[in-house]
Amino acid sequence: MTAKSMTRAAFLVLTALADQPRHGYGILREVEELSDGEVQLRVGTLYGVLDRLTADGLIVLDREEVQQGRLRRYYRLTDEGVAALDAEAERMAAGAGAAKRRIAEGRRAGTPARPAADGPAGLELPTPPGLAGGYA
Amino acid sequence: MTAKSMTRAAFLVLTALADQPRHGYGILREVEELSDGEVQLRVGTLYGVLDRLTADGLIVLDREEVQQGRLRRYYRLTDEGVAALDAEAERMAAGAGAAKRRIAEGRRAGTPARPAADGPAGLELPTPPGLAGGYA
DNA sequence: CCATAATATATCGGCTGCCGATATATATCG
DNA sequence: CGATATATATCGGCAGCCGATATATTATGG
Repeated sequence: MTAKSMTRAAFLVLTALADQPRHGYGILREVEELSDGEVQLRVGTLYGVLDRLTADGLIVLDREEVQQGRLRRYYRLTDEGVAALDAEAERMAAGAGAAKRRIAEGRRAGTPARPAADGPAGLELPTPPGLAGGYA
Repeated sequence: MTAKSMTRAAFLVLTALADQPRHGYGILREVEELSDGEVQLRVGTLYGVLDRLTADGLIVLDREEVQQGRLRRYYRLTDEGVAALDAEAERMAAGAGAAKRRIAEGRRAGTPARPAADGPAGLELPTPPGLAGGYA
């Protein structure tokens, strides 16, 4: 049941839609604003993602409006979409935490990134079983 | 300056190497163990990633050993690799946090995810059936 | 008044990157 | 003796991201 991880672009779109329905161009702006300009979703990426997410039932077309002569096509998350986004966020947080923990472990065991060229080069003892760090 | 986000596979490899040098097959096992079997890095993915990370200077060949007739090629993170992993972990945590926050926001503003239709602002075309929901 | 930018949609070709399949070799276990 | 685990590596197919491009309307600035 553990759905496989979604793409980054899909994650960004779902995040942008998490608080309220938005139209394509609005999603683009929202993603950029949300990350303070650091992350940006490209126009060429957007529509393919929108189609895939719709096909997967994670988003649906909410409504269409004509604002000042321009068509706006609003999408919103389905319950499944919310669940998928939530699960992905969980996975990402777990992954980020695991990475941070292990970086700290590595620092403890030889700061200069050099595992201390001690013993005679050649055959080394098998690595001791590390204490589980756990992703989750 | 803001290095662009790395791929998921690259992130997994760097994480596996964060605490100590490991060889290819060991990375594979470590990734799986680390995520409790949920995430797994495929063999066909590994070597390409290893090459790319080496080319990018994020990892280096640490040493080679022959254990029981089998070659083991150990890789380790460079300082740059540690920094890149750390930055990526930060980005992921931020993204995960943003998603979580927004999901909560969406819940606050009308659980059924159905925004109310307004009158004057725009000409609406289709409005798919759904449960009525209060949203301003 | 016209050029440019912003808003808003969408498509397409190229390139990158992930994965399944496959190949090779040794050691161990039943 | 065959299956499994360890350990390396390559290749072709396919999915997905991105730059470029197209189209149309409105707002802004020179």
